[in-house]
Amino acid sequence: MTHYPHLSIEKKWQEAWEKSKCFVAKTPKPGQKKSYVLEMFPYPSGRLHMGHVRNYALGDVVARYKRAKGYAVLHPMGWDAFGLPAENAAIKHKTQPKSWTYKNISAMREQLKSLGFSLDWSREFATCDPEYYSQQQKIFLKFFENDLVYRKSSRVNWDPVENSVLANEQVVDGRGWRSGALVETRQLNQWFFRITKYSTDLLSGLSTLDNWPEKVKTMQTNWIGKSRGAKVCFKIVDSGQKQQNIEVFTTRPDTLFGASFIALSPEHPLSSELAKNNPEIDAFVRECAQLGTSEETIERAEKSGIDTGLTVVHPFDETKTLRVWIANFVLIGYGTGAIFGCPAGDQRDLDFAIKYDLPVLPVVLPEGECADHYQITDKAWTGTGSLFNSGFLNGLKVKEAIKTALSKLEALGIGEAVTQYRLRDWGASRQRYWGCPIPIVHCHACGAVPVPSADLPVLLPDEVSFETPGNPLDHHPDWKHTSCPKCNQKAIRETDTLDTFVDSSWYFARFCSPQAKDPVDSVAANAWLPVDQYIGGVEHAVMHLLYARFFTRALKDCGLLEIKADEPFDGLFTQGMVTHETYKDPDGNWVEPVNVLRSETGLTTKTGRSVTVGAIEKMSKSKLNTVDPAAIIQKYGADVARWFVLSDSPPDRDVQWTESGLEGAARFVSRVWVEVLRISKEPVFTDQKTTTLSKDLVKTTHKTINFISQDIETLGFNRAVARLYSLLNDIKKSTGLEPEQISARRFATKSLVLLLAPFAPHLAESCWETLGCKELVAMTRWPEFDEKWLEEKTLIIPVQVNGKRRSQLSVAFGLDKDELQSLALKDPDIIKSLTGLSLKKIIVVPDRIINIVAK
RNA sequence: GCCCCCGUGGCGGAAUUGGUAGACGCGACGGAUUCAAAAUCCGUUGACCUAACGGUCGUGCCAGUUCGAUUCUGGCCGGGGGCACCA
Repeated sequence: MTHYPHLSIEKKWQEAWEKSKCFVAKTPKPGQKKSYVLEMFPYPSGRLHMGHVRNYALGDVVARYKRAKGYAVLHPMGWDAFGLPAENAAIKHKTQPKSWTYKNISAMREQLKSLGFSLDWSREFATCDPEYYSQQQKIFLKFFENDLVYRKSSRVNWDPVENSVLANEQVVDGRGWRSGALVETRQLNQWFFRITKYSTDLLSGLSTLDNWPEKVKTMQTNWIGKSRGAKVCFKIVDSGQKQQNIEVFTTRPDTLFGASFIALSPEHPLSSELAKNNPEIDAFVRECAQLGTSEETIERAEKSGIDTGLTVVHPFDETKTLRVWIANFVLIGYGTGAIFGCPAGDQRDLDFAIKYDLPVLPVVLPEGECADHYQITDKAWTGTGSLFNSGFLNGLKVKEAIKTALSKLEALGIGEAVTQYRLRDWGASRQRYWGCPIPIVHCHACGAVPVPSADLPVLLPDEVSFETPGNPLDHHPDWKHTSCPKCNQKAIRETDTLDTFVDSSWYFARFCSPQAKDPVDSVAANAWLPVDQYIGGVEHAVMHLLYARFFTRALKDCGLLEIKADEPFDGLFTQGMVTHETYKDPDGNWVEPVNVLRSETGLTTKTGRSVTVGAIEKMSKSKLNTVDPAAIIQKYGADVARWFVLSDSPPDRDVQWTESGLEGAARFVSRVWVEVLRISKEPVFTDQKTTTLSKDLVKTTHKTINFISQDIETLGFNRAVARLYSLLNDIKKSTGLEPEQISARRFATKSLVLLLAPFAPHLAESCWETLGCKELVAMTRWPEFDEKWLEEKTLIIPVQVNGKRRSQLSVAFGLDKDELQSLALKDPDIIKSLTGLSLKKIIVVPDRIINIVAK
C-alpha cells in the first residue's frame, strides 16, 4: 500500500492556504451572498480537547462549503479568556493569570492551526486583551447611562476561611471546595443588567428563530417563565407586626379553598423580622442559608419548615384561618417570596403537609372520580377537573374557576391578576481579579461615578498577589485608590469585575470589525450580522444564548449596534459531546486510554495490571478518559481526526471515541489516496459521451453531489460521510477500459475530491493536485449536478397484505392508482397470499406502496 | 426536586411529509494473497424456526390512534444536559 505522508502533506497545504489568504474574510461584493459561520470560542484551558476538534470540524465543513458555493464567508476565532480557572491555576502553580492565559492561547492556537481549519486568523482576539475589554467598558458605561445596569443588594455564597465568594460549583455538600468550611450566605451590593426589561421581547423573538433547535427554544421559554396568575393578600390576624398583610403569588387562585398554610421564604422580609425576636426561627433561617444560593440544592433538600405562630385570614372565608410557616423550598427570587400551600394540588405542598401533619383538602375533582370517596394520599393532583369543597367555585372547571376566583379577589380588593416572569435580572458582579474591570469609581460624596471616557480603559494590574484570601484587586496596594472624576476627592475604584458571560455576549459582533475604535463598526456589522450558523455545546442553550440575545437588543437600543437584524444568531446548532470508555485498575484508580493495552487475556496497564472497563462518559480530566488531539494528529493526521469526529454519529448526538473507529477513518484516507493515484495514471479523454457503459457511475455521481449538498445544508455530516464511502466504493468497482468509462471514472473521482474537501481538506488538495488540477480546492467552486440525472424512470413498489410485505412490483414512475391496483391483484405472490381471504380495502399510494386489507 | 433532550443489530448509526426497518462504517466470521504475519482484496453477517422455498418476531417497556407507527398520543424505565458565580 502506498503510504500517505500526512505530516508533510498537511503542513504543505496549511502553508499554501495561508499564503493565498483564501480564508481571510472579504466584505461581500454587491449581489454576493454572505455567510457568517461561528463556533463558540474556546476557553484557553491549555490544550485542545476532542470536543473542540468536533466543534470546529463541524463549523469548518459549513465554512468551506459556503465558500465553495461562492459566498463571502466570515469564519473567525478568538478566546474566551477571562474566568476562574486562570485564578485557580495561579494559586496552584504560583503564576499570574495573565501569563498563564496567554501561554495557553499560544499553545492552543498552534493546535488549532495544525488541524487546518479555514479560519480568518487576522481577526483573532482574546477577551482579556485590553483592546477588547476597554470596548466592553464603553458598553458598560453606555448601559449605565441608559439605566440598563444598576446596583442592588443580593445574596452570595461566602467562604469564611477564604474570605471570598464561592461559585455554586465550588460549594460541595454545603462546604467550600478548598477550605472545607461551612458556607454562609452574605448580602453584597452587586451590579445587575436589566435583562427583565426585555422579558417579553426575548420571549416573542424566539418564534422568529426558525433555524434554532426546538428544544433550545423550549428551554429559553421555560427559563423566561411567563406565567399569568394572581397576587393575593392574606390579612395577618392580630399581628403586632409592622406588616399587616402577606402577599402571595399563585397561578392557581382556583384552589384557594384548598389552602392549608402560608409559607414564606426564609429570606422574606417578614422571616427576617420574626427571626429577630425568636431564636428558633433565627436558627431555622440560618440553617436554610447554609444551603447556599443554588436553586437545585434548595429544591432537592428535604422539605422543612417552622411554624411562626402567626395566622392569616382566608380571603374567601373569614371564619377560616391559616398558619404561617417559613419553608425552605419557597424561593425569594420568584413571585413575592411567599406562597399559599394547597397540598392537594401541588406535590411540594403535599410533601410539606404530610411532614407537618397539616390538613389536605382536595378541591379539584378529576373527571370520573366520585366526590364522596375522592382522597389525596401521597400524590397531588395537578391536572384538570371540576372544583368541589370550594364554596362559590363548586362545579366549575379549573379554567373558569381561575377566572371566577380572580374576579372575586379583585371585587374584594384583596388581589389582582398579574403576569409574572421567572427571569431575573442578571447579576454580573464578580469579586474576582481575572475579569473585565467595572469602570466605576465610588466616592463618599458623589456615589457611584462612571469613569470618564478619556480615562478609559481601566486596566487590570498585571501582577497581583493571591497570598491574602479574597479579591486580589481589593487588596492590591494601590490599584483601587483614585480620585473622584466629579469632585476630585479621594475615591475607590469598583473592585468587582464582570461575569465572563458578558465577554461572550457580544464577541460575535466584535469579530465583524475587531480593530474598530468603537465596540462595533456599523458598516461591518451590517455586512456580516447576524451569524448565519452558530455552533456549540447544548450546555449553553439557555444562559449564554439568552445573554447574547439580550445584549444585541440592549446594544441596539443604546445606539452601539446599528443593524437591521433583531437576533444575533440566525441559525443555531448544538453539538453532542465526545465520549470514551473509562478504565480502572484493581485499586480503583482511573487509567488513561493511552496506558491501556489490549491483549488476548483482556485489558491490562502497561505495567501488566488488569484493567476493567467502566461506563462510557464524556471525556474529562477527572475520569482520565481523554484522548489528546495532538497525539492523534501526530500519528494519523488532522484529516483522520476530522473525518472520525464527523463520521457515524449525527452531530447533535454524542460521539464515542474508539480506536477502531479511528483506524477506519485512517483506512478511508488511504483508500482515497490509493484510488486517486490509480486514476491519475489513466489517460485523459475529453468530450466523451455517456452511454450505458458508463451511465451508472455518472448517475451515481450526480446523485451524490445533490445528496451531499443537502446533507451539508442540513448539517447531516454523518450521512454525507456515508455517501462519500459509497461513491468511493463505486469508483473502485469501475474498472472498464473503454475511453468513456475512464472518462466517467475521472469525472466521479474529481467530484469525490471536491465533495471531500470540507471534511478532509488536506487530502482533497493532495488528490486535486495529483489529478493535475492547478488551483487550490479551497478556491474551487462546488461541483454542480444535472437535474436530468436525478430522475427515476422505474421504481420498485412494495405490495403488502394486511400491512405485511408479500411482493413487490417493478413499475414505471408515475403510474396511477387504478393501474397499480390491477397490477398488484394480478401478482402471483399476492394471489397466493389472498387465497381464502376476502378483500376489504385496497390502499394505493402512487410511487410508494400498496396495502391490501383482507380477512 | 423542576425544565429539556435522547433510546434502532455485537457496536456507531440510516430510513422524504406515517409507507420495503437496518443504507454506510466498525467489529466478527469465511476465503484469496503470503514461507508466515501485518496490511490489502473478495464474500457472509438482526434474532428465531426451516434441508430448502419461505415464515415468525423485531426500533427501551406498556397501552392507544391508523390500512400501515422507528416516526403521532399517553404512561413507565434507563441515560444525558441545564437550574442563574464553571465555561
